[in-house]
Amino acid sequence: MDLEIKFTDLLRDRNLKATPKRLELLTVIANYNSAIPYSELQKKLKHFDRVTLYRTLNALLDSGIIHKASVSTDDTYYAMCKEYCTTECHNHKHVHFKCVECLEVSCVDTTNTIQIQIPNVKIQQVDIEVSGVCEKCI
Amino acid sequence: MDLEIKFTDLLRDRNLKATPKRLELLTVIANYNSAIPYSELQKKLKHFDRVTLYRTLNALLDSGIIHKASVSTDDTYYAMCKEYCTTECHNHKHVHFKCVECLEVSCVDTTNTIQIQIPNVKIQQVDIEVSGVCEKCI
DNA sequence: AAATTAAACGCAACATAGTTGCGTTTGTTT
DNA sequence: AAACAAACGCAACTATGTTGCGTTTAATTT
Repeated sequence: MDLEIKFTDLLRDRNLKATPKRLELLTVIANYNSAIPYSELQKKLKHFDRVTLYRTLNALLDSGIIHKASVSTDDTYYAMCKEYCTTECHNHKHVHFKCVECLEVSCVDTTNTIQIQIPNVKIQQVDIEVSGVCEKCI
Repeated sequence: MDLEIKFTDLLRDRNLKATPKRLELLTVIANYNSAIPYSELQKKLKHFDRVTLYRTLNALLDSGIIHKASVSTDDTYYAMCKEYCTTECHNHKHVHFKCVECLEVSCVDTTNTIQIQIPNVKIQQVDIEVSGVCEKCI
């Protein structure tokens, strides 16, 4: 299926206008093989106004089309959400992994659900950020 | 045991001078009942130069006296390390929990070790950030 | 106890990140 | 084709974090 048409539908579903900039941003994120760092988005989208890039990212974040993978503090990483994410509920059954060698960040689906319990606390969300050395860099 | 003396020893152990500012910063962090947000440090230490606050925090982070608890993206939180942390090895067997109601961030020791495995990957560090509602706010 | 020295500090300046207001442009609807 | 709300670009602003450098101070040595 044509990505442009798919993204157009995706945006309109969430009551967002399917503008050329949004389609371009989504294409860049989707075509990147892992979670894309903000600095990379800046490089690839130099013709975007700074403010436009921020506002576009925030619009996509708010509507559950993309999500942040904030592994470590240096850069912010963005990746596409799965199909079942909505504005209200992000449902990511995965952890974020960052390779300390190539600095690549990827979303790893977890097969067996990770169970975390804290006494007397109602847990709503669990973010797991893993770092180490990836297959290619070992 | 007197905190001042304890902190003086702690700093000298790590080859850091036990200056009044460092002792004051450590006292503020240690006396806070949970992980203290950066904005709170600024408020309590208005007489610190901005640069001094950053450099002092970084010195303490580098030497493993305090650690960051970067739950969510709004503020950065700092907390004392356990005794067994060194410059080389931070050994935190705990998760960071943030209450979405009172915004308090605390370090929760985990009794049973959390096992995470990713195929073909050498895992070095796992950071777990949990958010939800704490005992007081339920 | 005074001198020495390397670290710590304060200030100025800079770089980047992120936000807000407002006038203009554009996607979508009628 | 017209109308309208959303999206965009620009300017300006705030917050965050860093670097260089001259001055001060903690720790060491004499």
